[in-house]
Amino acid sequence: MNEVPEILRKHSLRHTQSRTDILGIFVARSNALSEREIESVLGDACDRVTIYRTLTTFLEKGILHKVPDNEGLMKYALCPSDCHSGHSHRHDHVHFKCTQCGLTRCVEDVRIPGVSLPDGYQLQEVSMLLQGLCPDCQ
Amino acid sequence: MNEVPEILRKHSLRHTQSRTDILGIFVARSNALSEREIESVLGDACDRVTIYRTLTTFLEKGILHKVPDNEGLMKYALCPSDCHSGHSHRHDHVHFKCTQCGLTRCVEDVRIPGVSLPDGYQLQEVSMLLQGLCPDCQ
DNA sequence: GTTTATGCAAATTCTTTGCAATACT
DNA sequence: AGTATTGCAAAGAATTTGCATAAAC
Repeated sequence: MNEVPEILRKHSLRHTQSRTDILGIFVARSNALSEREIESVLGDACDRVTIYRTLTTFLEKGILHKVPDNEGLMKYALCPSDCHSGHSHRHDHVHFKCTQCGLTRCVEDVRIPGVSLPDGYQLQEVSMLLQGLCPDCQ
Repeated sequence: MNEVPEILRKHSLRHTQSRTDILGIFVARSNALSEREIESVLGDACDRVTIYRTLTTFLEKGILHKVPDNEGLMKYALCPSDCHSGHSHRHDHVHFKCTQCGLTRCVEDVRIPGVSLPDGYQLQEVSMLLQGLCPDCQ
């Protein structure tokens, strides 16, 4: 059961080699990835520019979402709810970055708790990055 | 009551022009800043490289802390608790980025709520970025 | 007078853009 | 065939490093 072609079809995206490869990486692994990490997996199979453009396309289609990072790097991860169903985005899960192995993963079981802001603030989006040791590195 | 010299002295840092200027900006404003924003304030008064090195120094000394940003940019903000007292860091306040004016500010009144992670995770650090409209842009 | 910080040049890394060639439907 | 995607080259940001000069203590 390979979900990759299905995801591409659902979003009316042409089924190209690069998209298949890149999306395949995200499906296979369950953690957030930077362009650089994708590049190091694909090697010469795909140009760096294509990776950037593909990431942007997937972001626009709602296949991926941005994941905050405490370094200057931009990371991306699959939108779990969106990939399994068609309805609107929910990115209200926390992200955990392991300080040992460096991997950032979506912890989908843990919802971001609500916060109440002072008067005058109008909230649109929330993201939460936790850091520490992951189960594999303990 | 200018706190800048006092902060520098407390951290055994030489009292140079660049450090005074840069720290002055952070004290004057209460929002998070990127190197670029500091550069645009200081103009030619200070070299770009010096700004980067100064930011790094302030980070190491605990005068500044990193603020997550949903763009690829790295931002920095004063550590409020640390600057007013000597004890250990507490960055458990949320950061709010206005999608209109682009400013990121520390909302010190709002503490990051606790989260309970699944077994196997060991938490070391937490950060939370909220986005929406700030009081000034409503 | 030592030690530390700065400025300049230059190198690295990250990301985007233009355009011709190629692959998809 | 017609349109969207890719690759290459090149440009543009962001950030770091080396080394001689200058400033701080």
